[in-house]
Amino acid sequence: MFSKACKYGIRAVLFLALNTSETLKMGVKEIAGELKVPQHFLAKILQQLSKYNLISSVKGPNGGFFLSEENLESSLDKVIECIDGPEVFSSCILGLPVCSSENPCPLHIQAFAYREGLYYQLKHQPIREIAQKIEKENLQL
Amino acid sequence: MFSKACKYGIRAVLFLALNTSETLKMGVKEIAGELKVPQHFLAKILQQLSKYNLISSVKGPNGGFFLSEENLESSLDKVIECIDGPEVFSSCILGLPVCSSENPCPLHIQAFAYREGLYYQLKHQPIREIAQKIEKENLQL
DNA sequence: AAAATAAAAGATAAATTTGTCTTTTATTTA
DNA sequence: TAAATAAAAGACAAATTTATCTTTTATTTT
Repeated sequence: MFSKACKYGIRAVLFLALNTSETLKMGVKEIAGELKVPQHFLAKILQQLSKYNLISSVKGPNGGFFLSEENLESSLDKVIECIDGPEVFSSCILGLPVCSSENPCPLHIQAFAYREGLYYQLKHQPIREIAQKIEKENLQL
Repeated sequence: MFSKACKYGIRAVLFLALNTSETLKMGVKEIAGELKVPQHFLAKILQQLSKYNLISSVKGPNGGFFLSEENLESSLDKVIECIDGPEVFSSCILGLPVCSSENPCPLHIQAFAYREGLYYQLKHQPIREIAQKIEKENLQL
């Protein structure tokens, strides 16, 4: 479903939601260490997310990455589309160039329901809420 | 979700279901031509499916690939797992090494619900039925 | 202003997936 | 039995994704 880059990105965003703030930033090195993902690869991903204002960063001493209040109100679908492109939730599951409810592939109905459901939840749940759930239910990252 | 190899494989199997039989086989060249997928790449995939008896083949003149009655009773989940491996429907959507209902990742519930739905349909619907639906509703491959 | 810090950016390499081409093996037809 | 046919198998190449390393730029602290 998602590329590795995207998986790392999602986890990093949630990690930042849990562990950082405007006043408490964190460097890639530490984030990568905690999540056990390749540091420089993660750096690229965070740069991309930062460029599109889905996460925040400041350079220099005491700098690092963090989620602003605004970032926390955003949702994971943005993060995912920022990394894997806008088609992840809409492209044909069989790779057909045209596939829609008017001209569906044999798996369209099934795939649509599956993906749309996931998409809806990712789209309508702010990152802040997911973070709260992670804390409350002690979920792993 | 699925690799290209897997997408080609699914489409080829459905194509064979619609266009071949014990007595009317078809070569890779023609199949690849009809589906507009790379011929030799498809050949590898068909070999793999044939090896695991999900499709049938005979060598030599008038030979080719086809679906036996038995093959038609099988389901697409087998085809998918034969190509993309047994984890496609069960591995963690965030790539975590352990992720289960006991120790879920933050997206586990959502991903599980919808993936399981797709899996159930693919598992319990014989290829023959999908082929009938394709004919009846004139779906594209 | 200088030093230190950390992101940003760029170049390169490894690994995997996708795609192509050639040779071998099995089977059928003539 | 020989020729033709088509899958099976193997080697190789291109493209993409993943991963690493180095240099540059911006910012902060001293």
